[in-house]
Amino acid sequence: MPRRPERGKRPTLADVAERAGVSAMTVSRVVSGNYPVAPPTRAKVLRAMKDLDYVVNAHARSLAATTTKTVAFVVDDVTGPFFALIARGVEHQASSEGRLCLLCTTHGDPERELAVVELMREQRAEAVILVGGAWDTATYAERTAAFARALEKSGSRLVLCGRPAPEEGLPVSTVEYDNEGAAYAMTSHLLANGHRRIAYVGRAVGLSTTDERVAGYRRAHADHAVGFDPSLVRAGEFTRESGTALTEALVEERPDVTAVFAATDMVAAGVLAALRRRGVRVPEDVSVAGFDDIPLASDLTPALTTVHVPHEQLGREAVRLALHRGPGAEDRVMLGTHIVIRDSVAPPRAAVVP
Amino acid sequence: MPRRPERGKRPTLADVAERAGVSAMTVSRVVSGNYPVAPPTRAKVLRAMKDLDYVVNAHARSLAATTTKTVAFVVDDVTGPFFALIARGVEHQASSEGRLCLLCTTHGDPERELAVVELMREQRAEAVILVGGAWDTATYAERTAAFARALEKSGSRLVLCGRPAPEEGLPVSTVEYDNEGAAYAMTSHLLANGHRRIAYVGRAVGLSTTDERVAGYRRAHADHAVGFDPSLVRAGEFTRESGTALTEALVEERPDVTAVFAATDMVAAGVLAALRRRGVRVPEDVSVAGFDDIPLASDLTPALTTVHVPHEQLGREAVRLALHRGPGAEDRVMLGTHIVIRDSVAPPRAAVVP
DNA sequence: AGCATCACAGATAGCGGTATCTATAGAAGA
DNA sequence: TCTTCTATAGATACCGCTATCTGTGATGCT
Repeated sequence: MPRRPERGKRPTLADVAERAGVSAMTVSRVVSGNYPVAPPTRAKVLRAMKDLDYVVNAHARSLAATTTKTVAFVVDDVTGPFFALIARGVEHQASSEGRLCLLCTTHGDPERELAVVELMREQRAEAVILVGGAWDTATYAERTAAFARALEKSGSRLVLCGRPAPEEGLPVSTVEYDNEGAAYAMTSHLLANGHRRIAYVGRAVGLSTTDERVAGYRRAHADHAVGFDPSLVRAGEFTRESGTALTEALVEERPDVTAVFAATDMVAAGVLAALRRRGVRVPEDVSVAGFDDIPLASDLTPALTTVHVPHEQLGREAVRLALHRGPGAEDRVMLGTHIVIRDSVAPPRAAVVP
Repeated sequence: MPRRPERGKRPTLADVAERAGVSAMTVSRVVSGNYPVAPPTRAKVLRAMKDLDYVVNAHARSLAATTTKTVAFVVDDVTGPFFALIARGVEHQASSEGRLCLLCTTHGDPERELAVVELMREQRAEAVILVGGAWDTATYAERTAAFARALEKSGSRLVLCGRPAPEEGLPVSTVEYDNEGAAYAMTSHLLANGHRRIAYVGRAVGLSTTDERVAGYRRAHADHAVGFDPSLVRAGEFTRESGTALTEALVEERPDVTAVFAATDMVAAGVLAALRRRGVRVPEDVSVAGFDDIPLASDLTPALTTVHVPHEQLGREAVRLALHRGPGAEDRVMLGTHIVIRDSVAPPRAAVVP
């Protein structure tokens, strides 16, 4: 009695082989197409495959061939436009390189990140892309380094996207953009407009990205010979709500502030909402600048002056770096940013523009 | 000479077993924890695992155990807030059920969707979740049906999220929300405000979701004894740009329109931008309503009156339905929507509110 | 003491592919 | 004509894990 795939079971190479009257090996060759098979034989096999609706078993294949054609990427939250844009870049590049995407979220929880990277190791992903800022703690840096080494040992590759490598000589690829420079440029823009009391709002303490941004903010102040006032740096989250709350407090405590540099566009949206609620006009009374240039930025009222970050390219580069490695291949890319001037920044009312 | 994992190769069960001085089977039992192992033995094994930094091979496991612990979801574009929110729901539920997420995008291309579903079949995903509206063509319906049957045959499950099942008796689960009812409610709201010439903007021709929405729009007109004017339904894409372009044309051709019902909030953002550019005030001159209630909606100026769609729940239900199937388990869920009234709708200037 | 019962650990056989070697025709060359 | 290729297909041995069966001391019971 001919062996036929029972219901609920998928046909295997052997099933196809039997139906086509050839060996399993021949079918395998037709499927992967990396070995000459005589046209008539190939036709028979293709026919049998179609008849049985055969699909290869990716797990069996990666077990035998030790290559998974899979890249994993780990983000805080898919919902954030920042991550979504990078995700799009990753997905694009991955699929154009014939890879599948594994998606995991950490909700900003370092513990979950640990679990998730472990999961990716189980999956033998070719690359694991960690997106977003890193926590500036020694243990976190140590753990990232451990990830990198563990993945390397497994023949996989860690890619840090939008965060710096924790130490030199680690087997990681990094794709970054110039946070410090961007923050410097935007702060300079505000200073050049005559602002002297500029609040930086939405700083998540101890996150690499913001630390760099604050550094740029400070350097700009120094270069313009404006004293740095620590009380103008307001810690919070990267959310709209945080922007609102921080702004409420800021307006209350520091009515002398004439400009707000929000850590992200999302925070800026919250800032604008809070100011509007309080009857503060933007940019007449207070200027507001953002960071990211997410699609929403130009839809805010007033349209947001912000820093453009090439998110999608960030994602694409991450995959490219991970997949094309070899002698002479780069393993570190720094992408440029630039400020986008819209309508939310203007000189302060009583400004003495230099 | 003791067999040790060579560099570049990951340790296997056998390596751990050898180091712990037990059999591979015992190690397997410790790892999966579904069989009693004497505490001292377990300790030895755990020690060896830690020493070697052992990680199971998910592919080998799913090959042997014939269960992949993976759900796949297929969206048009991760960047769209609509999809991102659903994705979040999917990811949440999946990870809380111990499943991994495979992400694929189709860019609205039915051909790519075909390829992608094939890929998911190769991966033996436990469930494949198709997100977003379906094309209303016979061949598309036929193909969806084919997907459903093929996946069912492989012991997997197709879940349609936000689109109806193409035919009865198909092995699919569906999670929908009431497009027709929501559009009816919103149109009624506009009509009740006194609007009589309401444009529906951003209709992608032949997409199930919009067809349903247009149906609700028409039913509301009928119930309010207002004639349906086909020239007020403007076809386009679900993008901000499309909203802008369609509005430009609309204002030009139909200056008598007093309200615009945008197909999505994203389109509404474009509509608002176009109206603002033309100096048309919202809601004083023209009212605008959206659909989706994405986070951006409340940040628009004026804050957008829109239909709230429970995206995240949609995603969660999709996973739940796919994973918990059995006698008596539901395989179809319809989630409710409701309109969210903000500031973008008001009676028309010369309105005679009934 | 004598035997059934446990609780645990090992042996074995695949899961569904691919790498690699071997076998067998027919074509080509001497 | 006989050997040597070359093109094609088959056989075999894993990849790393789990299901399932078998073995064996220690325990409980009469």
